[in-house]
This record gives sequence, C-alpha cells and structure tokens, in this order.
Amino acid sequence: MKHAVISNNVIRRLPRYLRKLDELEKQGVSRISSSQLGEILGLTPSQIRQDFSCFGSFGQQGYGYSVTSLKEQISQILGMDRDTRAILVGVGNIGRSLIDKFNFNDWGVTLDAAFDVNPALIGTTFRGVPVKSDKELIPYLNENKVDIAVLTVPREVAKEATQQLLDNGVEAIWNFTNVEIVDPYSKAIVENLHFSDSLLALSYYLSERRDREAEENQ
Amino acid sequence: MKHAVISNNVIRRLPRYLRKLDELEKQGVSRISSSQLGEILGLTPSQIRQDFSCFGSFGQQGYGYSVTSLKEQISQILGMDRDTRAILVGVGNIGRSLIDKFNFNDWGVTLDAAFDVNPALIGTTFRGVPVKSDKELIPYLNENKVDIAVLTVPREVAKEATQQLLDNGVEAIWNFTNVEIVDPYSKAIVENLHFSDSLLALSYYLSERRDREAEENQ
DNA sequence: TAGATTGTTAATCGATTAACAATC
DNA sequence: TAGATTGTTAATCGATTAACAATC
Repeated sequence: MKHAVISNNVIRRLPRYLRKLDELEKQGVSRISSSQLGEILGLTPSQIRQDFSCFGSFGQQGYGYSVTSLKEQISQILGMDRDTRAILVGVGNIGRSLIDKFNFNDWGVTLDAAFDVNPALIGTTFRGVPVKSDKELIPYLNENKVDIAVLTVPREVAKEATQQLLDNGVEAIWNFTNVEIVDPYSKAIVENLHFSDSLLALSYYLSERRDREAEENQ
Repeated sequence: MKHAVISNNVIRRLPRYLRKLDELEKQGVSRISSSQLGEILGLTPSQIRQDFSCFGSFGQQGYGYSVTSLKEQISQILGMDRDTRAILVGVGNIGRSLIDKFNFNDWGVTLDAAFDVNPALIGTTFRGVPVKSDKELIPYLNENKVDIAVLTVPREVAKEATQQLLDNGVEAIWNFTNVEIVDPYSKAIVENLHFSDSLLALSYYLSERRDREAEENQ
C-alpha cells in the first residue's frame, strides 16, 4: 500500500548504511544514534532520519537504533532476503573474476550459471557455477527463473546479447560493458557499472585540484 | 580564475555526454542540438545547456553544437589531455582484468606499473605493464610521479595499502575493494567502485517492481 | 531576412537541513 | 523524572526546468 516513490539518492545511500552497520556490528557495537552514524558517514543526522522514515520507524526515542535490527531492516528493503537468481553472460576476464571473487550470496543473489562462446570453457565449472554454451542461453531462460543477467561480454556483442536477454524475459541487467544499454521496450531495469565514467570523474576532480593549486602558487 | 564549484551531478553526466558524442561521431554525425542530445539521453535540453554553460560557451545559436569540438571540450574538462600516471596495487583477478582489458590510455591515463606480493607474478609483464614486488612500492612512489593508485588488493589489506599510498604522496585512489576507504588526512580524492552497492540498488528496484506487480494482481 | 537554437536569467521543483513535539 | 533521541513538519537550499532575448 505504501506507494510513495523513493528518490534515487536515498536508494544509493542505503548500501552505504548497510556496509557501515555491518562493520559496526562486527566491532561489537549494538546501538547507534543518527548523530553518531552521521558523524561516521559525513551526513547530517536529519538526512539519515529522513531516509529511514521513507520506509518506517526503526528507532526508539531517547535511545537510537539497534545496529542489528537496523541492518536487517535495510537488508530487507534492498531485497536481500528474496530468492534472486542470476546468470552471467560472458566469461572473460571480468566475468571470471566476478564468479571467482564476488560473493553474490552475501547480497542475497544466487549465481546459477554462466554462458560463453569459448569451447574451452564450456562444460567447466568455476566455484560451483557451470559454464554453458551460448546456444543454451535461450532454452535456459525459457526453463528457469532468471531475475538478473550479469552482462560481461565484449562490447561488440553487448547489443545482441542484451536483445536476446530482454526478448526472453530477463527484467534486470547488471551491465559491465562500457556500452550504453538501450532497452527497446523500456521496461528493463538496467544498472550500469561504467568503469570509465568512474575514472573520468576521478580524473576531473584531480585536474580541478591541480588547476587550483597552480593558481594558488602564482 | 573561474572558481565556481561544479556540482557532482554535473560531473557525473559529463562522461555520459562524452560516450554518446563519441558514438555519434563514429556514426558520422557532425552536428547536434541540445534537444536532440536530450532526446537520446533522456535529459531536458535545458539541463544540457545548463551543464555546458558551467564551463563556457561551446555552441552556436541557430546551429547547435559541433559533435567533434564538443567532444574535445568535454575531454579537456575531464582532464583527459593531461599526463596522468597511474599504478595498480594488487594483481588478483580484478586487477589482472583491468590491466588486460581496460584501456587506460583511452581515458588519458597511463598505467606504468603494478604491484603484488605473489612471487610468481613479480617480474612478469602484462600488456607492457611490469609487475613489481610490494616491497618496491614505497621506493617507486618516491621516485616517480604517481597521480592515481588503482586499489585492487584483497579487502583484508585495503586499509594498510591505503595508508602506504597516502603516506607517500598519492593524491587519488580508484578503489575497487568493497571497503570504505578512510583518509586520515582528509585530503585524498577517493573514487569508489563498490560493486555490491550497485548490485543492491539493482536488487532494490527489482524487488520494488515485484511488490508493485504483486499488488496489481490482487 | 526568417528560422533555429544557444546562453542565461527567472521560476519551479525536489532534496536537504532545521526545529520541535512526542516519547522512550 | 530528566535527558536523549526519534519521527515528522516546516524552512532553506540547490538543482532542474521554463522562458526568452541575443544572435548565428
């Protein structure tokens, strides 16, 4: 029934809260106030309380928040307690490192299978994830629940792969290709991880600082 | 002299403009108006003109923008024409895939060296990038210009590595560890690429949609 | 010249911050 | 109870959008 649309800014802060709460929990901290959390994260207490209040009342007046229960609430808001199934398309370098090192399970996501064109990879298994032929992709999509497709193919085939995924019922794409994904049906959820965008932002802030320093030294 | 601070939102849009302009240029498009660009990117023409006007006047009344020259202007704003030198710390899966597949040069950054603790890797070279011992890191930092450190070490050693880098003059860190980097001197520029934050945001939007659909089907 | 589109100023909208009553 | 801190409403601030004169 609560149908208010939550702003993207709020959503992007939730994982940060979660990360810090997890850290605090591991350090044995059991209770925290919005002021303390704000201090740690560089946010105002108001903003933190405002953020939480989008989803309910998780604290207690005069006391603050229980670290553990706040963490659980946020996990749930983010959908971590759902049975989310993922596949990975493109077992290149980055795909491989995601299979090997990224703990999908820690975030409530199960990586069920990977797909590639390379015969040397097909039939192998990394960390329990079987690598299947790209020819099996469409049949697989038709026979299994797939919530998220992790897109780690070379940029040349990104468009084609996206088309296949969307045409066969995938609703969400986690995009690691440096290509702007266009969903012709505008109904997919696309989350981009453009490394280059991130590096360019860093580059901007660095050169802006250099300019400022150069001016000051005149 | 132009000392106005540009909002982060604007900075984050610049790489998107750049990507699209590059694409348009490759397609042979030589001229574009703010309305056309807005149409393509899902932004208002006003916003686009407002964004550009933070940095100067790049267009021409009645005509629009030259794709090539606009692209050049943005590249320059982002610092791509500077001699930015980087090193990579931690040649694991993700570090390796960055060396092998990410074209630092395309973004105006030169990756000069990588560092690792693994004796099997030390002395090898990937794509022209030599892998050096972690013991050589500090001497290297003292003898060479290093603008950006790409941090791809395991999370357990992230803090320690950060400390070394900051203590030896590195001003910018591109952080791939899923650890909140804390700069004790609060002067470093830190750009985080938290994969998990991105996945969790995706997870939120997915479960929010599922909830909405479930309600509608009642 | 007429039409198109910029650059910029003003108006609106939304997000953050401040304030405070409620209450643990 | 007194002190602390939430949840929420109101005030402020900043970002986006609209409007339009300037001009190519």
